[in-house]
Amino acid sequence: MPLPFTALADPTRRRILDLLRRRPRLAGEIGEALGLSQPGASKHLRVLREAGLVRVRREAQRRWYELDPAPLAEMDAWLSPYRRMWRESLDALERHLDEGRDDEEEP
Amino acid sequence: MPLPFTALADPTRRRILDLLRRRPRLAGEIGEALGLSQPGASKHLRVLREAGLVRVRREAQRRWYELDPAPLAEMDAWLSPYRRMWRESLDALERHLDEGRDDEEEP
DNA sequence: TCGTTATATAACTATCCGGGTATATTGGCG
DNA sequence: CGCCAATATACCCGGATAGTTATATAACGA
Repeated sequence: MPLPFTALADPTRRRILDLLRRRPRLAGEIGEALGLSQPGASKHLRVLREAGLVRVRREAQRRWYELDPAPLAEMDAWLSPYRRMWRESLDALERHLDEGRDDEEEP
Repeated sequence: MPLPFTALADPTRRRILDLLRRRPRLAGEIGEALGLSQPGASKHLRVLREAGLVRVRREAQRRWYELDPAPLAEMDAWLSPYRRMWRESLDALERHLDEGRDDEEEP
């Protein structure tokens, strides 16, 4: 039962989650979107499943994979004490650049 | 040049960062605190260094390691679109629990 | 200079991991 | 029942990786 940190160490699995963020998808659809072999996709999905990051819904032979973001809260909790720190650095940098700009986020 | 995700996949390296969050530490001090062999600690510190997560300050034979939280912002940025999602789930759960506790009007 | 301290690197090993091919499983359809 | 579609699993391989022991580097102190 790997923790989210280890499951998300692989960039392909992060891309899978990014795909599922929009809507549930079929296993084959995911593999195709990322240019994976069929067993390759299946194995990555298994890791995400065992990490609790995705749920599966069966429909005949098909498998609908959908995101479960709950385990990401663990990463976020680990990260939270640091967040204050880099914000401080960034604020200092911004002050130093004496140029007021708003940051960009949320694609 | 491993990204923070891969550097932090290892729990020992997360513990190292947690140690450095309080204050800079000597390499030997870190290894001792975590029960690592001396080369073991040194190699983990190298990975964190190459990921940009720690900086080193030389003082004679000693090496003071200090945290640089900047690369964690990358993880945080990846995480941010998901944060909204699990918050929604938790909020929904809370609402459900509140309704169940207070009165019974909506199943 | 010599020895000691603190840390890094080298070399070796066992293990894990991601990717690929081949095969098994399951369900729908004729 | 036989065939196809969708997915999972088994097995193999090459490369990364964590851990250990041995050695190198660098700086201090006597």
